Amino acid sequence: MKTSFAAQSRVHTPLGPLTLAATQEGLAGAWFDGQAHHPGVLEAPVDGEQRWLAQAAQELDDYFAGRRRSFSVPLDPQGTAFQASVWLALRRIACGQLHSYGAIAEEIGRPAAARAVGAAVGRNPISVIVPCHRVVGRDGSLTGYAGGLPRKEALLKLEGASLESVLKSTSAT
Amino acid sequence: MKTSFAAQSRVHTPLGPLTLAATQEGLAGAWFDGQAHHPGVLEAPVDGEQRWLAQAAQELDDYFAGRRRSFSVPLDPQGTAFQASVWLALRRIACGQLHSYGAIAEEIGRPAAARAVGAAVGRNPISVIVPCHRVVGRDGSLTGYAGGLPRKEALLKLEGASLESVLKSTSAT
DNA sequence: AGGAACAGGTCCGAAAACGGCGAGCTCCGA
DNA sequence: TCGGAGCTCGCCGTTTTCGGACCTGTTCCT
Repeated sequence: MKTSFAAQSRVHTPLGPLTLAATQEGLAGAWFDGQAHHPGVLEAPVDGEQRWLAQAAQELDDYFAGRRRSFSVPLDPQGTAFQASVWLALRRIACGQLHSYGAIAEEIGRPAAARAVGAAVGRNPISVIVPCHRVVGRDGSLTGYAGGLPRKEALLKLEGASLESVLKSTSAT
Repeated sequence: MKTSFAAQSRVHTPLGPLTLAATQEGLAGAWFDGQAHHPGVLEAPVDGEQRWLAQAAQELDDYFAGRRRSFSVPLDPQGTAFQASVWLALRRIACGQLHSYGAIAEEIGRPAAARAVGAAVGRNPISVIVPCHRVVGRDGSLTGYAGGLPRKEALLKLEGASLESVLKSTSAT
């Protein structure tokens, strides 16, 4: 079952172009070209003026320019109840912070579902804005990223999270 | 109840000899030797000069030589109302085209009777001329042919339908 | 008369495969 | 003896695959 969107647009970032999609309710998708789980060609009309698309484009611009560290555009990602709870947890991770998959699992009340969390994180439809890049393995390894590990690393570096905190949390245990 | 014919004859094709049978009204049968549902030995007198038999022989000759892509000899197949509607639907499939059993079922207004259509197609008494070989499974599989699958494949190849359109429909999904 | 067998196709539920994990273990080299 | 790099195995939601059940007209076999 394919969900349909109200509008779509394209924005350009230092990490490559993004395809944005929105419903009437809010931003619903942001995908890098050729990333994993890319929805493919969208039916929705191209309209960069659409309310949420315009706002998202602006905020992304500010984010990559270092003028913004959190997003306020309304989001409306499409997914199962479990995925929704995971994506919601992702949004609570502050810029520059890192969480592990297991930690997310605990937060949503499914302590043993770390692996399922990994799957859900991988399906995050709104790259960058829903910060799935801030989730790493408990031992600090980057493990994976739908847009490619180089982008994940670049995003974390941009946010100043750096691998230091990773090393910290690892050695701190 | 065996229907009796006015005349019968034999013709030779690249796919083997055919037994033809005709009533006063038109061509009534065309069977490959040993095919499924073959009527067996016919009582009708052998008469290759009979009007419809002669025309059919000529048209078959042209067809296998690549000079003809549709038949105009009058037909008079013997069967039930349901079978008649199926065979009529078959005649509407253009040379080189492929339909599925389910599609035929919808065309004759019995969407759920795909399987019954299969049975009726299998009983088609006029091979080649009533193009039962142009019907395949929805997934593109050849499924069956009273004259043997090799003949079905050969006929489709001759018509240029080729398995391309089949592969298309399969991979397109 | 009654029932099984067909040149198919759709639907639904069960079962298995598949991951952006993580804990526990072995094994090997300082 | 300690630390760390690998390996194995259990965890869990989602996706894919697979196997029946049902539908339908006709013929053939009891």
